[in-house]
Amino acid sequence: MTSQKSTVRRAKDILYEQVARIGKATSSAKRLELIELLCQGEKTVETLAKESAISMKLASAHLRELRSAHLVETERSGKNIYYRIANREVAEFWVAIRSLAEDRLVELKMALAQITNAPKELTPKDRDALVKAARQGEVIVLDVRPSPEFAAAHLPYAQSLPIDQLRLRLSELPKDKTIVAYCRGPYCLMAKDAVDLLKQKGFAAIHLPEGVAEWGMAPVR
Amino acid sequence: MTSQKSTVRRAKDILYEQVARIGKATSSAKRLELIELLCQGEKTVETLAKESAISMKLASAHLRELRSAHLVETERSGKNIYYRIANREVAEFWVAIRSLAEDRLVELKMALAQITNAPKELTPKDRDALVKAARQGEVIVLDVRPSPEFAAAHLPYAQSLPIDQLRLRLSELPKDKTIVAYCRGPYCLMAKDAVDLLKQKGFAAIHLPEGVAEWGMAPVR
DNA sequence: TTAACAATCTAACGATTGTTGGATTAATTT
DNA sequence: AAATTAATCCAACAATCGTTAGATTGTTAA
Repeated sequence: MTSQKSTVRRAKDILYEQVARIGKATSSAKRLELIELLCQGEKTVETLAKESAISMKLASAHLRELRSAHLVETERSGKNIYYRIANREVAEFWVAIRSLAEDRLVELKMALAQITNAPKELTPKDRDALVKAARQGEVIVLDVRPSPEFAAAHLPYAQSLPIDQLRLRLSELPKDKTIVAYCRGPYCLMAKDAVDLLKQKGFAAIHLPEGVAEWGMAPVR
Repeated sequence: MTSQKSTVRRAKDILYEQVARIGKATSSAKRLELIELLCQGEKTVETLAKESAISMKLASAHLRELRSAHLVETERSGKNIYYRIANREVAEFWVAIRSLAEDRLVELKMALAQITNAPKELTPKDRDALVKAARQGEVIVLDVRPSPEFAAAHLPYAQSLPIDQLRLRLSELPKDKTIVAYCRGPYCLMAKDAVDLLKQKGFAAIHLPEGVAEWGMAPVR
């Protein structure tokens, strides 16, 4: 079975392969952070390394990748080498990929709300997406209220882990998934405390300010 | 040395990591091709596999990745499962990443000209980019004219390999790099023939319709 | 000239991803 | 109920990528 590829097929392969170089360059969190930093203006490797909290060697390696995709350019000035984005289109692309991520990934939306320290309530569409993600096991939805309250009603696919048992049962939680904690609602601080503890212990945790009431799942008589 | 990460740092990591999911999803040539196919309308896995010339298993695996980044959605209809892009933003992103690739990567621009079968001359900016790529060894610029002509003048970083020796010396060329062949100019067919042979032998070759005259490097008395 | 500094290159490793074959699920047809 | 079809899941392997340590290249300052 000689796999004879047609000329057209071969040409197509080359084409998509080239576009994929841009995708590859933007497939690493650290490289994206470097791009964003460079969108603020040209910087040395040292500065970039410091601002993105990585070693200079690693920064250099990532910048090498970006340069091989022609997304950034360099210029030496004395002992330093200054990096800058190749042109305006690169900055526009950074905005585009970030926007798409915000549009498609609920987890990002929530993490964003978290970092701005003003966690917002989710739109109905966001809720759907969160439920979907929880069903597929992409995120862990954690109910940190006392067990009886969980038993009465809880968010879809949520698992119960009361705040006072959290410290003892940390090992039950995965470190590689985003944990979304919620409690009684935006005025209740249990979820916030839980998230603080989880973060301190190295988990990727975010705080959902809503509770069963806000989700229309409050138990009725 | 306990590497205590600050809360802000940790939150940032989550953010960029999420955006990188989109980058990862679009870092494979085959996944990009699948996205483009889906931009034309919903299709079954079988159709997608056929149209992108891969096995159904592989198509399924790639679609799984796309789905985990929420770029595509599925719906079962009888025996078939139909895939479609999640929303209009995904199609817009495909256009955006392709545009950026065309803007930044000369090789893509040239391959495109090649596939449309109307190889165009390069702008001065494109020439610069090609020279740069050749200098860095990213592409091989191949002069297929007779040796004496090469000796008289040739494009920057070009290597000589006369068309009548090409078949014998194929082993000197790398299979993992794009080979850009040129000859006397747009009316000369040596480079075209060379590219046809190279492609047939499994190389990634494209045809540059310009020669030393067009590049302003023609030898003078 | 030597020392110091900024950055890269090289080699190595472990982790992740791409790809394939074989078994499995789910819906349809016989 | 058995066979067929469409697609996925699982396990395995090879290929690629991320990361770090150690040596090296340019450039400036002493």
